[in-house]
Amino acid sequence: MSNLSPEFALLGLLAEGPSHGYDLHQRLVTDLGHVWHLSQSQAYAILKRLEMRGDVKSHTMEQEKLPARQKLQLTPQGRRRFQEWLDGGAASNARSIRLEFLTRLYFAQKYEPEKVADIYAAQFDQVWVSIQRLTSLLAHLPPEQEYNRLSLDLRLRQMHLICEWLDEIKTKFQIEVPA
Amino acid sequence: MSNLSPEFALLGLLAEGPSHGYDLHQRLVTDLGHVWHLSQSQAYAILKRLEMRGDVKSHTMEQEKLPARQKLQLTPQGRRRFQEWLDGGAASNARSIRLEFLTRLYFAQKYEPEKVADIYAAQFDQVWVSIQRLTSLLAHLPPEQEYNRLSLDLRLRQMHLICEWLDEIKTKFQIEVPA
DNA sequence: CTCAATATACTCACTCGATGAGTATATCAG
DNA sequence: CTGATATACTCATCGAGTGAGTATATTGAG
Repeated sequence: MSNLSPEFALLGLLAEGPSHGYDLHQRLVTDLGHVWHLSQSQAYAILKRLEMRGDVKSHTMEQEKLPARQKLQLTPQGRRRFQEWLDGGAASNARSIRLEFLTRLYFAQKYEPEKVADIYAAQFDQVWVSIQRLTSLLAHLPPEQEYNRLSLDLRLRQMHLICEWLDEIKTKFQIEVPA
Repeated sequence: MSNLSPEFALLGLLAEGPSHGYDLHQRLVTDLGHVWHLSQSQAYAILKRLEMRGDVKSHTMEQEKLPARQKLQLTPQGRRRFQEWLDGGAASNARSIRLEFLTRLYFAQKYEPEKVADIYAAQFDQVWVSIQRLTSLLAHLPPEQEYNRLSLDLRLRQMHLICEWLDEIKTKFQIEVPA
């Protein structure tokens, strides 16, 4: 379930309209290149998998001059998967929050700005759950486990840091959080 | 080069003396289970790869009752690789600092406590390099790249956080840092 | 004008990370 | 005596990620 590849980012770009591998990769790199690091070959690999799953279908387009393109478009199933991902569960560790939450925010802002507040709230809640989990783990950790303690301690601090970061995002995006 | 598997942790445990897969996995889980998350099958897979590389050699030991063990021991090459890793370059992103730096610290403390200060210093320097790199990237980022900015911004803050964390480690471990 | 760099467009082979289930026996506690 | 837990390892499969290769077109600098 946990998704640490830009699979849904690619689906999201396709949700804007049909396109092809080269272009999708380019757009992902320019818009979210410091979020996801995606090589061209990896982009093609993911798209191929999406096609095999039935989230995308392809159609060869010959061109006069340059090499043929595989025009890709979302299937209804693919669109549904993307929607479910966008509305669905928030990430729970530092890295995947950076990747997934920012990606959700990007697409929500683009396609359904009214959902931004919900996505934000879900992520904030999830961070609190993580903080509680880590705090409890730390509390029950035998004192001799020094390195495990240091690791958990850093993870907990990262979660607190993310709280601050989310708070500034709230301001920047003028998100109204419901009570 | 970048190592995000507990490959060297396993080599390190073997540096203490010959052992076998089941035991190595157990020890890694108890000592560093909140640093690395390693399934049993993944442990065996890594050990197999180390054997194929020639870092480890194995030797079947029949037992009276329980299933046979593959007794594993470091080859001179394996020992050299571990040493090079221990003395070598420090990690440069949040996750791999947590994983690799803590692992280096663990083994340095165990086998060569006099090296702890060097490892610490190398990591601290590397964090500063990362801070500079991220700061520069942020400074040159076109203003419209909102999501890339947020991502870099979080990464930069994480590096500052790691500085504080390292500072407390310095105190806890009573590390004397050379000028 | 020409030649090299860059852009368009995609493919392939390979290694490594990760999960989950399976196999088989031994011991121990209720 | 029976079922959970411990010992010890295997296998199949998937997905992440790299690096190189292929082939043509356009652009720009000397």
